[in-house]
Formats: sequence, structure tokens, C-alpha cells
Amino acid sequence: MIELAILGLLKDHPMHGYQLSRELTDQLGGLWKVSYGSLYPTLRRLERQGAVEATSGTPGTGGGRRKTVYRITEHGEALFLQLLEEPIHDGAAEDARFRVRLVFFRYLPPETRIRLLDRRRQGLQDRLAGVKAAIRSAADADDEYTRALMEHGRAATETDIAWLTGLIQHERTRYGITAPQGDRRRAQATLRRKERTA
Amino acid sequence: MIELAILGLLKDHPMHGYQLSRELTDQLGGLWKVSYGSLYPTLRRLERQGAVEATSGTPGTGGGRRKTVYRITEHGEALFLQLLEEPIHDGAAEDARFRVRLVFFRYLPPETRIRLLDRRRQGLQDRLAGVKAAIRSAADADDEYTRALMEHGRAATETDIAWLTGLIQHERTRYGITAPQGDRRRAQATLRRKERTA
DNA sequence: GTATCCATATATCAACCCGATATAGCGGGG
DNA sequence: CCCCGCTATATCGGGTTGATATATGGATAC
Repeated sequence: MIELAILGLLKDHPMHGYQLSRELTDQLGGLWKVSYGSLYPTLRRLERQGAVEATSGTPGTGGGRRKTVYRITEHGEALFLQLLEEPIHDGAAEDARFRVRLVFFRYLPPETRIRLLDRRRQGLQDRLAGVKAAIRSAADADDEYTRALMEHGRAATETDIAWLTGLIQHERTRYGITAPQGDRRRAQATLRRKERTA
Repeated sequence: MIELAILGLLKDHPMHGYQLSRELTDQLGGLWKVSYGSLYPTLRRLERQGAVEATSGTPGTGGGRRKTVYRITEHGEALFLQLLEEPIHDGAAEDARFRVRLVFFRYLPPETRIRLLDRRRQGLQDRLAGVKAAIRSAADADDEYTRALMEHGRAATETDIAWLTGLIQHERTRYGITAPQGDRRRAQATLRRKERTA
């Protein structure tokens, strides 16, 4: 989802690659450092797709070194919004993905924001249920570190959920939106374990 | 570090690929799911390196389907220990790496365990310092979600540190090892930000 | 019995991303 | 003056994921 990050930053004002890198690193408080090996190829791909335009490839008059400044196009704006809302394949590396998305939440209407936050919270609660099931199954079996690891998973996930809940609350009171009733997904924690005959 | 995971599991007893996948998924409480796209190629690479041996490629007498059972070699054991202690390039995806490592901590002597745990904690404290610096710099600038994101980074990192501290304490009292005095790395939080003239 | 479905088991693929590295221009300090 | 460090772009190899293809065996339904 480096595309999302690039488009989101260019939406503010045109930039060149190096600037994008620093800006994004700062925005995330150093939690995610974009790699040049991802950045520059992605910029060129976005240009091929017509989502960004490269302006002033070589220095014009005085001096200044070579700089390729990119500007977002209308097509890029559309792509940006689409990526921002796109359904999430939750998995291991999806945590970072969500963080990047959050940086650009201000570009979404409040209802959509809350919907996405809720979806994310549901995903975390599923994960929590899975971890809890694993803890129950492990009990006294497995060694001390494996159990500590699971406890960590539980603590970390609960921290995340608490943080998200606070964010959602804040959002709701701010816009006076009440929680929906139906549409509650089940936890489904797939707790097969310890029952294999080998 | 899927190699570490594979070798660590095979150290217990020989297994085939699918079994490794499930075993590892369970050990981590569903926090990391190995992908077959990593697993099988890695198994063959380890075999080429002589770290594991494939036994009984085809079903022997009765029936049973095709199964390739792998067994760890002496060279594999050495490689395992080396990987387990190897210095860590801390970054974004290093969290998962540490979790995998923890699963096999029981194979290390107590002093080494404490050393690795301490190193990890120091890394997290550096990260925390960075996030805190970012929060101070951001202050009122940046939007609400960026600030919320940084708060999350702080909360999550603090949760991790607290968990680690507990683990270290437990370990120390268990083996009666006192904390070392010197050798304290500095935080070094590189807090350049907001001072670019554009 | 047999048709069907699901879990087992291995394998490959494109896409993505990271870390390291190479290259230059430029500015400042010793 | 020379070297170091920051800016700026670029490329490479390698690891990881997610999706998908393939069989086979066991269970269940009919």
C-alpha cells in the first residue's frame, strides 16, 4: 500500500521522491520507513498508469541538482479514494497497512471512517478470540516462553482494541452517530488443536 | 527467519511440510501463519545446504499418501543455534522475528536468554523515545488521526516493554542473576523534524 | 456402494517489499 | 583542499505473501 501513501502525500502538494520518503517517515513517527527500493519503482508505475505526472526532470536555469517532482492527477485522486476504502485482507502485515491508512483518514467522510474503524476492531476481536483459545488449549502444556508469547499477543491485541475503541467513541460523540444494530460477525475462532494422531 | 522456525521444530522430531505449517501456526497462537510459498522452497534449500535430510520420499509398504519427511542433521543443529543468537536488524518486521525466536528460547542457556531479552528491550525503548519525540514535535500541528496514530505507537510499545520487563524479572529471580552495570546504549532519537526550509 | 465434500499434502507463481548498495552533486568543517 | 555527510535517484537480490493447481484419503450422505 505504498501507492496509497504516495498519493496521499502528493494530494497535499507536489513532491519528489526523497521528500516523500522523509515526510512519510515523520508522519508515522518512525514506525514505518519507506524503502527506496519500493518508492522509486512505484512512482514510475504510477506515472505509467497516469495517476501522477512528473514535472521538470532536469534543472532549468540556475543550478540545483536533478529533481523529479511528481504531481497527482485527477485519475490519481480517484485511485487514492478507492485504495483508502478498499476491503482489507487482514493478516500479519496488515497492522502497518492500517496505520498508513489512518494517516489519510481526514479525506474520508465521518460515516466511512467509523465503518472502517469498526471493521478493523472486529478483526482485532477475532484475533483476540483466537489467541485466547490458544491460551486455553496450551494451558500447562508447551513451554514457558510459548505461553509468555501468547500472553503478549493477548496484551498487545487488547491494547490495540482499547485504543481503537477510544478513537471510535471520540468520533461518534463528535458527529453524533449511534452504533448500528444488526450485522454482527461471529468470532469463529477455529480452535482445532492438540487433536491430531500423528 | 523461516529457517529458524523449521529447524527449531525439526529439532523436536522429524516432520513433513504440512505438519510444520500447522505446528508453527499453533505455537504462535495464530499470530504468524507460514506460507507454503515460503515453506517448501526453504525446505529444499535447507536440504541443499545439508541442514536437513529428506527421508522416505514415496510411501513404503502399505498405503498412505506421498509424504516427504524431513530430519535435522548435525550441521542443521549448529545452524539453528547460530540463527537463534544472531544479532537482530531491528526494523518494522522484526517484531514477528522476535516472536519466532522466543518459541525456541528454551534451547538457550539462561545468560544468553537474558542478554537477548535485554537487547530487545533496549531496542523497544529506543523506539519509544523516537515515538515520544515525534509526539512532542507534532503537538498541535498535524491532524487528529496522525496524533492518534502516534499515541497508539506509544501505547503499543509501552505494552511490549512492560511485558518484556516482566519476563526478564521472572527469568532473573529464577536464576538469581543480577542486572549488569555498564554497557548502556544511548537513546539517540534523531529528532530532526519540522526544520526544513523546503 | 458410491458420489460428494473436506482435510491433507506438495508445489508453483506473480507481486510486493525491504535492505543494501551504487551513483553523483553539493556544502561545510578541519 | 580534501573529506565527510546530506540530498537525490536508481537498481539488485532475496525473502514473504496470497492465490492457485494438483492429487489423495477419509468421512458423510444418499
